[in-house]
Amino acid sequence: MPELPEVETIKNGLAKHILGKRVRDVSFDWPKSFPNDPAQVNKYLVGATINRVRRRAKVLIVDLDTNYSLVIHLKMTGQLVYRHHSIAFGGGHPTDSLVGDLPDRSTRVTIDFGAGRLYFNDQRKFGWVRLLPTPEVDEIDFFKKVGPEPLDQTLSVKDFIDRVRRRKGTSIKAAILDQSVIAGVGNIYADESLHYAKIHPASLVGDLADKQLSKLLEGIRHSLTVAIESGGSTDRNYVDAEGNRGSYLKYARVFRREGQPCPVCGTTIEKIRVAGRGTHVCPKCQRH
DNA sequence: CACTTGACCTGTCCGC
DNA sequence: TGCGGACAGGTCAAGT
Repeated sequence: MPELPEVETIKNGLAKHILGKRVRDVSFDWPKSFPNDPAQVNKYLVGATINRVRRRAKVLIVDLDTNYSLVIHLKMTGQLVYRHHSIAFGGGHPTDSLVGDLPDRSTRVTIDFGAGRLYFNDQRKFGWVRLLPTPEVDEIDFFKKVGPEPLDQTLSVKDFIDRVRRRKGTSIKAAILDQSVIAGVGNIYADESLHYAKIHPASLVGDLADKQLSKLLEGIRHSLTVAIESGGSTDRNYVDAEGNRGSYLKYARVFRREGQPCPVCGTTIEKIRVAGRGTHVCPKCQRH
């Protein structure tokens, strides 16, 4: 599920609801979703106050006043939904809502703030929450090798091109999905930005010109920016911290638009397989 | 090494 | 309807 724009949207919504609040209670029962020892959770999370909510790549970090942090990766189907206590039970949700009464069968962790609760839902159980000392957050394997933030203006075109070119022998789609090359791009925004740059996803990095890769960075930045402004993309089950869908797919160029006309040239968009992933492409704009 | 392919899970959709 | 298989927005470990 969530790529950079979705995690950014959740971060902003979460900050509104939980900053400054104190954790009253925590419940969790699937060890892979939250592997910490209950004693550690009781000591450093229960009773702690939320100091800050931040994002790095597709990962959320919630800093506590105990000098511990919650690190959260939503992977494919993770959701973080905050509910005020008054509407947590039978609060009346729109019938088309993706989230009904909580907790539900996919709830893996519940954090009770007294006035409301934060639910970590994860249908496929790939995601996880971990509690660790704040200074150790940057030391987890994922952060040690993750690449630069694409929306960081200090990332130069040259630096981006150099990083992509380390994956010379592979497809450009596999290269930008690699989190050590560039952070936060997943299947949706890879397809969107490759269409923007008129590059076929299966093109080998070694066959692309610098000018094309420069255009690709522009496409990544454009897609991610529009997506953040739209509250992210809801394809199957992504929702923001309030349980609402994102609307980016209304503006999508190719993602999930197989059989529909390309917005640039009108040619029918195709769905193919590249880098082991479903991939959407305009066969005319993005020649191989 | 660099790259590709399963595995981790549950749910849904599609064809027979 | 029922059943099998493919597929789903991410990342690792294991394989070539």
